[in-house]
Amino acid sequence: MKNIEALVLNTNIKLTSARVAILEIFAKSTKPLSYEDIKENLLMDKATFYRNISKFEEENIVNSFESNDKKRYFEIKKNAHSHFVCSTCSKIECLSEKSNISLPGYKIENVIIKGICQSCMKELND
Amino acid sequence: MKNIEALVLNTNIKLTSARVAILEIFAKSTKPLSYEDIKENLLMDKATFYRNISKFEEENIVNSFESNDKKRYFEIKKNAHSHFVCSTCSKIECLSEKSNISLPGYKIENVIIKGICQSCMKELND
DNA sequence: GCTTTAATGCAACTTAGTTGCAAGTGTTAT
DNA sequence: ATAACACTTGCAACTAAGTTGCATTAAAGC
Repeated sequence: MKNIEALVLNTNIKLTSARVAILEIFAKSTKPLSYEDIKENLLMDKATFYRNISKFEEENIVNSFESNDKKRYFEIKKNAHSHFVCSTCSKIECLSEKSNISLPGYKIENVIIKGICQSCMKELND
Repeated sequence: MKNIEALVLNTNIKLTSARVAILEIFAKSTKPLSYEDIKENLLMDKATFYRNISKFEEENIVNSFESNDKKRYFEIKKNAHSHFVCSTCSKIECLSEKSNISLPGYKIENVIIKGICQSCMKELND
């Protein structure tokens, strides 16, 4: 998997088969995923998953944040984008729109917008 | 406490003494607080705290979000503002700057910016 | 091949938050 | 008053995502 190898270039990460399996799943996905989301597709123990995903975060190739459902969601860092988290249905959406927020002296890693998504808003108006 | 009573106007919330105690603490604070932050100042059981703070959220007088330390932080909704959460030290800061993000059809309740705060950035550059 | 270092699986653990239940408080109608 | 009803509280037991200790296994370097 050429693109997987590219991800770990210039990092201290050895490509074990467990790590390749994790990275392939996240490389394919268009949205952040939790351990729960993918555990059926993983042969490894959850400790292995969490230890490796933490390593990916340390090495700055993976991003994570908590959703509304108390679970941690992960994604491979590529083009920076914001996330919308629905406080009603806990669904996560990636937003293409960029925010104008700038904070001198800070490093901004992720922008998470919490609120009520379109489909939950519709249901509220019934 | 006149201002506490004002908070629960037009809600279904009865002002028990536990609820007044919680709301007074949050009304005084200038930043979001977790249960851990204030438990020494609370005479009630944690179940009572969490049940009441959930009620406040349902009735839309309190806002909450997860920080980096796995704890839930609460604040009284007043002037809408964004939050910065440091992924290194887990500190939370309220931001006065407004974001320009607009999402038609969505309801935006809170904007959380994750990243590295000023003082952690300084330490990194040593 | 041997040594060293890191990765893995398993089970036990941690901990913020939740739930069931019995007892307490309060409010309204009669 | 008091009976009836609804809501609130404290306590203890529970839940579940994520973590840790440890013995085993795999991999890289020489």
